Amino acid sequence: MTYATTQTRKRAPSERSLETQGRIFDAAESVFALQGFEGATLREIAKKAGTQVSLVHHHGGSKDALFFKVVERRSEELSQARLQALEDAKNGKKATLEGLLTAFFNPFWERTQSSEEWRNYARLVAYVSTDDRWHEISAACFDPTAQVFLAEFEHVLPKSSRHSLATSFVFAVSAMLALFTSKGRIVTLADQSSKDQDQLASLVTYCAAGMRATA
Amino acid sequence: MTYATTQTRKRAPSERSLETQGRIFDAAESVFALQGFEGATLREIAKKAGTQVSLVHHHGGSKDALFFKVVERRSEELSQARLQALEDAKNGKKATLEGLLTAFFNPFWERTQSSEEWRNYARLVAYVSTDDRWHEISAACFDPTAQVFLAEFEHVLPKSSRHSLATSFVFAVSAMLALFTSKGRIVTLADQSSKDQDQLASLVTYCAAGMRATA
DNA sequence: GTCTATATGTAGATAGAC
DNA sequence: GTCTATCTACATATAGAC
Repeated sequence: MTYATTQTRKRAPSERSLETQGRIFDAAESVFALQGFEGATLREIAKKAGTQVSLVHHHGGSKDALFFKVVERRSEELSQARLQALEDAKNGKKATLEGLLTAFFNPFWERTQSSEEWRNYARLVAYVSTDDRWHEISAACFDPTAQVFLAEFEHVLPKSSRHSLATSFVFAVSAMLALFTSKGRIVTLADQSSKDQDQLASLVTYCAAGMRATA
Repeated sequence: MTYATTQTRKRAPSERSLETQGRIFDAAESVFALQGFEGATLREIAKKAGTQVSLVHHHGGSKDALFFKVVERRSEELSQARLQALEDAKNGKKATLEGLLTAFFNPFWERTQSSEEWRNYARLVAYVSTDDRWHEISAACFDPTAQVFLAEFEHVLPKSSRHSLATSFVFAVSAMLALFTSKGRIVTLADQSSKDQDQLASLVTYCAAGMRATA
């Protein structure tokens, strides 16, 4: 599978075109997140966007290419926000483990708290991350930033091997994604409706303790 | 969606029939695990099992029913093994947190280490667990045992609220499933091929520390 | 129980008018 | 860029011979 997304453009797209493209991408994001790749249909995406199937093809290309573009679309903003949060956390002095984890989690977390679209995107990222078929995509969109944070973890926990840090980091990412995908499961198991305040703080505490213990 | 799996049987199935059914279920398990529900086709399942599409229908019913049966098939063995391991861990005296986590993780882990089929099943469980669409299935197959373990965690960490324990437990399950689905990602991030010995021990240490820290 | 043949629906993709 | 109409392929599911 190849995911070519660039093409020579004859001219700048019109405003209406960009607006349509945005609606199509938002609709695709939502449908892919809820139904998976094969479960999604271009017809459903077109209907949700209020356009036609042929327009989905026009703006997104093949179904494969559309999927890649949708995953890629918000990943750049997310990566930059994470790297900026990392800089803020260090700010001259040495960052703490909790500070590093917060810098990694919070940019994603705060966006999902205030935006339905980012919640859809989070579900999509969880879907991509747990399936080897999309390894190529997640490697392209998320691994570079992950490598930067891994290097920081090495500074804070110098006794850890890189392999054990990578393992801990994967545990941390999977726990974060579980917050997006398993909110219902937590409530069911807890057998009560409870305020989910400070979930991010719990996640940071949990992962920091786990990383120190396995160091 | 309804998942009726029982029907009045006229007579005991022949040995050949059971053998065919086993091949079909194994094939379905593998294809569902690797392609997801919609990505799987009955044709591919039939081909892998060396039979015909109509036989897949005959033994599995509709695609929905087949999926449910495949998830359900090994869940009973897994639940019983977990509950037995729990009894062994307690064995009169009070179990430790690490002992409880090991009792929960190890029956699944040891099966995946020695069986390709259980590795497929583990991927399938990860797929079901991270998708709200299959909440009904995972609730039926896995929540009862999870509740038993949650009650044990309450004894060991009496200061924790049930909600924070449920959250910690979901983190733990997601980390366990990440071991099944993200082995490649760990290796990529670690940038080296490393022996993955004691991964189970690392998981237990990580989760126990996380649970104590958030208690 | 097992197989061949087929019914019926819908998927992704494109051609061509405007 | 947008829309209608349509091509082609393959999906699930079943009917019926053996």
